[in-house]
Amino acid sequence: MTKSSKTEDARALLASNLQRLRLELGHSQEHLAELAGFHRTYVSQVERRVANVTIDNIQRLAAVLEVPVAALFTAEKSG
Amino acid sequence: MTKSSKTEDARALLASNLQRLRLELGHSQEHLAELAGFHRTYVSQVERRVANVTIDNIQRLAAVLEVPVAALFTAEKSG
DNA sequence: CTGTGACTTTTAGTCCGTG
DNA sequence: ACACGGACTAAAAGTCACA
Repeated sequence: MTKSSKTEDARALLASNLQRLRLELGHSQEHLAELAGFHRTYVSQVERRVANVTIDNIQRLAAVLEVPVAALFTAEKSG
Repeated sequence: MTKSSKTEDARALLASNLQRLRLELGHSQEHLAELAGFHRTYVSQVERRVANVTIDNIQRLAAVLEVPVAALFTAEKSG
């Protein structure tokens, strides 16, 4: 069986979507942090799956990335 | 302008989806809490939008509701 | 520009009880 | 079976110095 039969880890989903969208917008962690009102190192922690982020902060990230919250928990098509 | 032009509040989305899915499965707050390993009052707080839930707990809720995490942040079609 | 551990302040989440 | 409050404990938020 493949890994996909199990629910993807939510931290990993958030981390990869955050990083991907951030890079697509051309922002550094530092700049994104400033836009969202976070400290630079906190964004780093989220991308490295260290932080157990709260729903309010997830929403703030979604806002600066200009995507709905659900988009941060959607796995990218591998193709 | 309507409220829908802005990103839906993530707490509200989670709250309504949680309650709807819980009732569909025929669980009380108390029983769902037990299944997910939470305290009974905590599930109540989530459904009333009082709690600022963490991503790990969101994932646990999704697991017992047998839906992907993204489903908890998807608005129901008004139909 | 980013990773990381240590750190203080704030809050998440529990437990007890009431209506 | 659920809402709600107060007090409490575990953990997240938020920051810093350094690699």
